[in-house]
Amino acid sequence: MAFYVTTPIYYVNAAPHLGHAYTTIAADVLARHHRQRGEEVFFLTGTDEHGEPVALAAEAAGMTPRELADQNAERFKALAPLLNASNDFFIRTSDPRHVAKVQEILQRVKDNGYVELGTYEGWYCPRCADFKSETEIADGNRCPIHLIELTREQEENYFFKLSALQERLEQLYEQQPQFAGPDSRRNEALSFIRSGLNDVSLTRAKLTWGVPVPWDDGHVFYVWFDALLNYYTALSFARDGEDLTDTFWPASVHLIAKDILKFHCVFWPALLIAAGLPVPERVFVHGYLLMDGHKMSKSLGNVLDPFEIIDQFGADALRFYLLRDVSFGQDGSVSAADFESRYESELANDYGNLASRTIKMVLRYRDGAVPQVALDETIVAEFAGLPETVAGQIDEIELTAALEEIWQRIRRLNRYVDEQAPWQLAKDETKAADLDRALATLVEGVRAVTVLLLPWIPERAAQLLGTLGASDHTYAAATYGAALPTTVSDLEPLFPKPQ
RNA sequence: GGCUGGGUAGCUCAGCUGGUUAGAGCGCACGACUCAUAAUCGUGAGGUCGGGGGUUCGAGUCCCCCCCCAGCUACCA
Repeated sequence: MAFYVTTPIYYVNAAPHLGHAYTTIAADVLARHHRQRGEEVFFLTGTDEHGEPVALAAEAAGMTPRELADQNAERFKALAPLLNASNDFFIRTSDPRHVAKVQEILQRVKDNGYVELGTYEGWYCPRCADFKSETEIADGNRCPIHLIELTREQEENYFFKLSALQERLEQLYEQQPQFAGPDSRRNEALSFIRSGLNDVSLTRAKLTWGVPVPWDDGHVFYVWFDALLNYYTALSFARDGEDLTDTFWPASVHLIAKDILKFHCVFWPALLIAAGLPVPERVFVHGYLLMDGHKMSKSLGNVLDPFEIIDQFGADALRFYLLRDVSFGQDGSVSAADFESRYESELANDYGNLASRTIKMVLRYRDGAVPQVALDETIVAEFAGLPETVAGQIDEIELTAALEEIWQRIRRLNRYVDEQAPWQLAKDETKAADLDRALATLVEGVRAVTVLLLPWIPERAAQLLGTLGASDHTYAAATYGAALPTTVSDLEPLFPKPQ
């Protein structure tokens, strides 16, 4: 089994922020989980470097586009290890190998008859430096933003015949219902398709910072087409001397945020169909992280700084919080106060403290030797099927639901401690067997749950498993009762509280 | 305007194809315990499930109308 997951490639014109971190973390959870299952995984992220905004920003900064791209790409490249993201490659669209592959594929799109020279004519707002569609023009033929009168402008460029693919796209959505998710996003994309597709510009004539059009050296490709193709081109050169395309294409999941839905759910499959290539299995659209119900913005000063959190609490805490607090796929609010509350009550109190109390009891009552006895049937029953349930949820990209499923067992184990009251059993020699069973049941519970948590909190989970001498991190080991540890060693608080 | 979602306890949200007294976490109040990162566990208060009609033996869950919020309505990436 091969599993190929991608993040969008991030546009180098901006600095990395929480939104980038969010998508990368989610993709990493998927990648790590599928590796646990023993699948062959490829996880791709990278940077999108062409296009007018970069060219303009470079000019303003007195540098070449390439210099600017080189400089900013480094900042995104540095983000992944900081988040503990296990990406297998980092693609840059300015890579000559990407450029060559893009030219090859788009040439094929043209050879297949999906490109034609045309004139784009439309109402143009000089202030926006952009054409306006008929539907967004304000009364009096004015720009809806600047309220100035629009002028009629023309530009010659090559068009991608998207309109010719409308039927094929509708078929795709019908035959492959999972193609776009969640359902609300699927509906959105499908209704867009059904409302009628127009041809779109494939090239730009005035710009030079882009992939040159092989059949006309006066044009470069419109940056979106060059960017989308990264998912495909990367496979051909990510590993030296090897072409991974046959192994990993089509991609299993493209993770994106909702602002780029149209490109990924409509243009992208259309382009692949036009090129005669298989379309991805799935595009999953996640929501926005909001602060106080508003989109985060620097000017409002309501930014949750991922770097600050990692610095203070570690990457695991950030990873956990973002996927725990906001139902993955929906918009949701985040805040520093929420973060601290989740960190303390769930990571420190529920989970970290469960590990502490369990280990300390084994040390205190059994000198660190885990009794090798039968596990409590009640807990066995309540853990039955858990790995399968979690895997099923992850297959549906329900990352928050999966985490909740696991967390219910963590709460259950804390309840079990109180039910059994091992400190009472320890006072009575005749209850030794009961104490043995309770301790073994708890240690195994902590272990099993921690194996499941590895994708979310890879660092601390691995640390805890080390303390339990549990070296098997595969998904088979997530089954309760699969590998009762024999000894435990002392553990510093996994998630220490601040101050 | 059209389309797609959403409006459920103080807060954040679960509630699949309609079915017993509407759930969870957090917060709050009270209590229990002491193994543990003063952590944990129990009990309780708190909701006319946006509003109004309708279908049904029965609706948060289906239909109609209305109100409010968000996103999309194409070439900014």
